[in-house]
Amino acid sequence: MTGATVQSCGPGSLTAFRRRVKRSMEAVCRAMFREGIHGVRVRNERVAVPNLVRIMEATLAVANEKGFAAMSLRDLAGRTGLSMGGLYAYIGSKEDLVALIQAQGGRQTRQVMEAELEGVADPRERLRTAIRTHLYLSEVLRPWFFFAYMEARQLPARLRAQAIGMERDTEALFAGIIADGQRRGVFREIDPLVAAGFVKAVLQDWYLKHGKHAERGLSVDAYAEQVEALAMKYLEDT
Amino acid sequence: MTGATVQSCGPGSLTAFRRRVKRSMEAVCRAMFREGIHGVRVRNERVAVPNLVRIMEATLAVANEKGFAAMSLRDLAGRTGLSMGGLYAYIGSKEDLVALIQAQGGRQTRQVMEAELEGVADPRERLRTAIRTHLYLSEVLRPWFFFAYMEARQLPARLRAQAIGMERDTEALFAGIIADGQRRGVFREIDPLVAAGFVKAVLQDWYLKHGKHAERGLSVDAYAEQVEALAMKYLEDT
DNA sequence: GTCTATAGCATGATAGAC
DNA sequence: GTCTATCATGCTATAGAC
Repeated sequence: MTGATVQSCGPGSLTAFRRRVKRSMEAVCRAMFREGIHGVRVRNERVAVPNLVRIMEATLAVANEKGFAAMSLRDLAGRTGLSMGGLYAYIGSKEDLVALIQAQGGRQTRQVMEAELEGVADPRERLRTAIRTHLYLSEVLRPWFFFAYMEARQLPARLRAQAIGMERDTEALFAGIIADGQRRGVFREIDPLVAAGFVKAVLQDWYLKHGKHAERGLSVDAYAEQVEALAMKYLEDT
Repeated sequence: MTGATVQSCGPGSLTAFRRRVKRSMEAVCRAMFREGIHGVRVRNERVAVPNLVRIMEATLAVANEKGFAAMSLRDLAGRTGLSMGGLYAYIGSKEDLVALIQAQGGRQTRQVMEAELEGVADPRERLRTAIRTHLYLSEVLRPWFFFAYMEARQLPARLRAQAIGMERDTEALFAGIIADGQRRGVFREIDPLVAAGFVKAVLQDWYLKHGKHAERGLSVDAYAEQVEALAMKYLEDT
């Protein structure tokens, strides 16, 4: 939080945003590898990190299409160019894969949301920034968001709880912005949690029903504007 | 469409609604059995229909919890009190189960929505009725709605297309109501499909995130009121 | 109409060569 | 660090007794 930083509002253009996110992805993967909490047995970082990235990307791709339970590790090995044995040098079990992926996306999401919101004080602007950033994030990391949403219920208790926690945090972020706006007399008095739930539901629709929106030729930016309009109409005191 | 019928607006109380739906469920199952399109090999209707209902309910219960792909037919046989062999007298394959369930819920949903909307002409009232009826339906048939949403992507092409078609029909229903309201000058001029998509997203949140709403002690009726308020705020010309 | 028993296969995971 | 070969298990589906 450097008070001197000049902050422009909102995440800027999607392409610039995408570049930033992609760069931060590798950094997060490298950090996770170095922490060693995920028990990767390959020691050489120059070999391990790119392979980890490919394994995670392939997992997301296959799981998005046919579901994580229906994805076989042979499938996965084939897609990554590894053999079954090779694959098992990176994970201890199929379940480990989920933990790895969940941690990676969770970290990145939190980092990006915090970074983009930092220094934005006005409630209306803050809400708009949160909406747009979340939409951009879920556009760039769509496979991850889709995975986190769709597979959560089938996970072992610990990981499911973690997934639910991340969702609740996002909802709490929006509820906080709304409550703050109410205190300042900018938004009308309605239950902030219900309002945040509505916002989150339409945000999730963007990545859960990607096919539909693509078919209709709706861009993220166009959708973002519509969601912002909805939120303002609903929240503003008229 | 009997013009003489006296129509009260909205689906009435949830408990009465629940009774009506449960009664119509057996009727739909019996009809499907008699049509014989699903290849059930048991001929005695008094035996077959109750068993079919139990098989479908058990499938929905297990699939909601751990996912359809992870549900084994041994699981299912155990829950229904049938053996593996007995189960296979009712279905030809695991996939058949999905077709059966999808058809049953789809028919019932269509029937109920049409029945409740019949005779309601005012766009505002029509929208409110559609919202409330859909929420009531997804509350009473929650396992089916959850299943239809969550398992769609993993299904074989034909069934997936059918699931997507049903979703699109629901969205088109709402879009039609909204467009009608616009023609009559009741609603403001925005893309009816986008607006319908928003409404559908918050309606789906009710059954997709049931745990969250239950935790907060939010009732269907309370949620319905909030959604109606959101829709009106967003659509009304002010 | 329902059961038990089993065929046939794909899966997650590991051992050991290189 | 990665591969091939293999194990044990659990699955869908069917055959045939009752």
